[in-house]
Amino acid sequence: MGLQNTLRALADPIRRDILSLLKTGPLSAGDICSHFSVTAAAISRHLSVLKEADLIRDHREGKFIYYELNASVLEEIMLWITELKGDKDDA
Amino acid sequence: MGLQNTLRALADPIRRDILSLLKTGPLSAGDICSHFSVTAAAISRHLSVLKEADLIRDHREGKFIYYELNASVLEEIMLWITELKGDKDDA
DNA sequence: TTAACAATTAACTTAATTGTTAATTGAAGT
DNA sequence: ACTTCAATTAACAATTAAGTTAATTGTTAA
Repeated sequence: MGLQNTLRALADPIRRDILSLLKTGPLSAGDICSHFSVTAAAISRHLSVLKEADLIRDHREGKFIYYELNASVLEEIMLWITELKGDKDDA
Repeated sequence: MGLQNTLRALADPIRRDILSLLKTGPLSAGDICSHFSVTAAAISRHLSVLKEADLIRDHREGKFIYYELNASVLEEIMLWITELKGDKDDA
């Protein structure tokens, strides 16, 4: 958990694109897949990395599993960056 | 260049620690090394990754090479995050 | 229960990253 | 020129990550 997982998850262009897709609302895994040219299995693993970082949440509806963005954890990155840019007085 | 390099560079705890060390001002490679328990060669490569991402700048002074933080590129991440959290209307 | 479909997990391959030690570059002093 | 010290680069071993295909899990409907 934490910053490490979040940054690791964001350090991949496909995963960032997935997050952008989810900006407008939840999508099923299949819907997400259809936007990329890799296999469903590959996307599924990307989704699990994002989920591990708590950047997305999932819930099943019948046959489908829907994913939705959880942008709140990005706050931690904002804080880290702000701190790095900000007060030059504590190490 | 760009967001990809920046996020990749940040996705390593040692590299983030290096940036934090540089918050208070420039340090030589040796100074930086002394804070970690890996070899100088390993740190040198971390530094080159950070430099490639333009997160740090270097300049030589005699035998020493000093590194300093360039936090300005972090702005791009802030923007990306803000956009992701913000306007829910464009994909 | 069987068939069909959505999605994940498993097994495996390949490429990228991280670390080590050894060799190299660059600058300063003798 | 030679030595010494700071730092990087090269070459290699080990780990991690990302992709593929094939098998498995979970759900719905006949």
